[in-house]
Amino acid sequence: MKSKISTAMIAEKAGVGVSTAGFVLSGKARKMKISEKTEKRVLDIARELGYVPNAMAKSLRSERSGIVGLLYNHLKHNWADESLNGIKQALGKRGYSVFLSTHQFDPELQMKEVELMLQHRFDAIICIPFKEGIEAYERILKTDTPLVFLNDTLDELPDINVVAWNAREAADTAMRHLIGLGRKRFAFLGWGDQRPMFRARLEAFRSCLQAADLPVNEDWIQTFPLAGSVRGEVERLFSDEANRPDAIFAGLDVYGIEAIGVLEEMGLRVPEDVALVGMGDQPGSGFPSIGLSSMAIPSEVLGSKAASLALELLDDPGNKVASKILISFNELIERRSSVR
Amino acid sequence: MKSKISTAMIAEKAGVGVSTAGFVLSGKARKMKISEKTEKRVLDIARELGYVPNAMAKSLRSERSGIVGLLYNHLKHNWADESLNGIKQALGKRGYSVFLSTHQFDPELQMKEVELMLQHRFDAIICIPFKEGIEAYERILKTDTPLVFLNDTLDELPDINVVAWNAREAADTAMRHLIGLGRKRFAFLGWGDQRPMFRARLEAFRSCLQAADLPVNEDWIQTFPLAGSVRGEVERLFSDEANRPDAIFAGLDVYGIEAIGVLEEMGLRVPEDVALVGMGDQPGSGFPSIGLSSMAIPSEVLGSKAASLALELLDDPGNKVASKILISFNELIERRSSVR
DNA sequence: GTGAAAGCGCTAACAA
DNA sequence: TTGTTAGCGCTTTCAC
Repeated sequence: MKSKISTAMIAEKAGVGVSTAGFVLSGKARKMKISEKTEKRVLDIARELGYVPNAMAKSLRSERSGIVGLLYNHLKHNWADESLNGIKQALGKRGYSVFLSTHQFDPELQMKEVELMLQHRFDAIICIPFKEGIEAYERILKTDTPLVFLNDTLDELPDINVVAWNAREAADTAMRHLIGLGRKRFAFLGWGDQRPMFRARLEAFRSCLQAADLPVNEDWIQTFPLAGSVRGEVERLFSDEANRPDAIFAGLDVYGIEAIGVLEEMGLRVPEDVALVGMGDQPGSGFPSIGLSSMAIPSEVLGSKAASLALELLDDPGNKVASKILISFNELIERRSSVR
Repeated sequence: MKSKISTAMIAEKAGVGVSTAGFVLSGKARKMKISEKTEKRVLDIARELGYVPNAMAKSLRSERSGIVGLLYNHLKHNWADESLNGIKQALGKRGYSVFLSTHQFDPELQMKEVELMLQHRFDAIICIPFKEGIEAYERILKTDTPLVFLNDTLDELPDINVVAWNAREAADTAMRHLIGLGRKRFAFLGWGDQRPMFRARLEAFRSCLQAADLPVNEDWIQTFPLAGSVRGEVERLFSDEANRPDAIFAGLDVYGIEAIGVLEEMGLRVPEDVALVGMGDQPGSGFPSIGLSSMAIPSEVLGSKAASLALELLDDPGNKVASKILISFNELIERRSSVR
C-alpha cells in the first residue's frame, strides 16, 4: 500500500489529538510531556500502519528543508567520492542531509540543477565553481541561499565563502623537491583552466625556478584541456636529444601519468632521464607500473571544512560570514618518478 | 531578500485571483485560456519580485515529487559518472530530476538514505544492490515505491526489476580471446563479491577452460576485497618458474592493472610471458604504461536503460512490470597486455 | 477568462 | 497532558 498514512489518521486510530500524535511522531514526546502510554500507543500504530513522515509537508511548514545541495562538475577520479564523505559526515552530525548532482561543465545544466535546488528550498548549496557557471552562482546569491565554493575561487566573485586546497604551497613543495633532485631543465604540463588554484600551479613553477636561478623555457610550458592527451607535446618536447627537459611538473596527475608512459615508449628512463611530480595523487599514480610522485590533496578534509562553513552560514542569520579558507597540505607522496 | 514570494502575493500585486496567477506560473496559461495580457503582467511581476516556485508545496499538493533517487555504493572509478549521465538524460526528457547519494557499503547509512528518499516521496529509486543492504530494499518495496536495481541482482530478491551488464557473456569473450592467443595456464584474479554478475566472471573462467579442454587450477583462482592488493598473490603465483600461469583473467581491471606492475617488477614480460585481460575498462587501463586489455562496460547505456525501466514502473499504476534486462556488450578493448 | 475556496500533511500557538 | 485550529504555498474544482 502506497504510504498515504498521515499523522491525523494515526491520531484518530489512537484516539488522541493530531498534535499529540504529531509530537510523538516528531520525537518531541518527552519535551511535551506526553505520557509514555500514549507515546507507545501512537508509535505502535504508526509502525503497524507503515507510517512514513512526509518531509515536504514538514519542510513546507517549518520553512527549512534540512538539505544541503552539492553540485559537482563531474564524478571522475576519486575526488567527488572523498570530498562527499567529508561533507556528509560534517553535515550529518547536525542533522542535515546531502543531495548531489553534476553538470559536466555545462552552464545550462548547472543552472537547471540550481533552480531545482532553490525550488526545493535547499538550506545551502556547496559547489565546485567554474567560470562559465557564474550566472548560476549569482542566481543563488540573489535568493540569499548560503553558498560555499569548494576547491577554488572565481576572480569574478571574490566575496563568496570558499574552502580550497592551498595548491600554491603544495606546488611550491613539489617544485622544490624536483629542484632538490638537481634537475635544471623544467617542463610544465598543466590544465588550461584559469581558476586561481590552477593558475597557482604555474605561478609556483615560475617563481620556484626563478628563486633557484634556473631558466624558465616558455616553450616548455604547455597546457591542455581536462581530458586532453599530452602525447603529442611530450613527443615534441623530448624529440631534440640535445636540448630537452630533465624534469616535468604536472599540474594534474593525469598529465604526468600519460607522460611517464610516452617517455618510456620513447626509450627515456624515469626518473634517471626525466623526473616527474604531479598534483592531486589521483588513482593511477600509485599503480606499480606508473609510480608518479604526487602532492596529495586532502579531499575529505576539504569537504568537511566546506560543510562546516556552510553550517556557519546557516547559523548566522545575517549571512555575514566571509571566509576564505585555504587548507595547507603539503604532503608529497614519493614514488619512483622522483626518487633520487 | 529571502524568497518569501508566493503565488498569492503575485496574484494580489497583479490584481488577479490566485488561480489565475497559479495557472500562469505553472505554465498552464495556454491551456486555461488566460489572456496574453494577463499572462505577461503576472510573469513580469514574478520576475521582478524574484519569485521562486516552492517545490515542496507543489509536491505536497500534487502527491508526486518529480524526483528519482539514485543510490550508489561509492563514486570511485568513473562508473558513477558515466551511468549518472545516462540516467539523467533519460529522466530529464520526461521531466524528472535526479538526486544522488552514496553509502559506502554501509547498510545503516544506506537505510538512512533510503528513509530520507521515502520521506521526501521520491517517485522512484534506482540503486546498485549489495547483499548486506537487503533490509533497505525491502523497506522500499513495502512503501510501493518503484525500485530498480542497476548493474546486478540479488539472489535473495529475485523479483526486483533490474538492468545489468551481461558480464557472463563479456567474460566469455575475454576468456575466448586469451585462449585464442594460445595460452594454456590460466589464473583468475577477481573480486570476492558474491553477486550474480561477479560470480559470472568466475563461472565464465571455468566453463571456457573446460570447453577448451584446458586445466582449471584451483590454486590459481584468487579473490580479493574491492580495495585489496593482489601483489602478494601474484608474487606467490609466479614464484615457481617451472609451473606458473601464462594468462590472467582479471574480474575487475584494478586487479589486472596492479598485476601488470607486479609482474614487470618481477622481470616477467607482458604479454610474452603473461597475457592479461580485465573487465570494465576502468580509467587507468588505457594509460600507456599499463595497456591492460579489457571488456568495456556500457555504463551510460546501463544508466539510461535503468532510468527507462523506472519510468515504465512509474507509468504502470499496478507496478506490474517485471523486467530483467541484461545488456549484451562484448567489446574487447585490445591493448598491449594481450596482443598476439 | 477569472475568482473563491478546499485541502495536501505537518507544526505550533493557544485553549482547555 | 491533551485537543483545536490556523496556516505554510500550491493545485484544482466549481461557480460566476
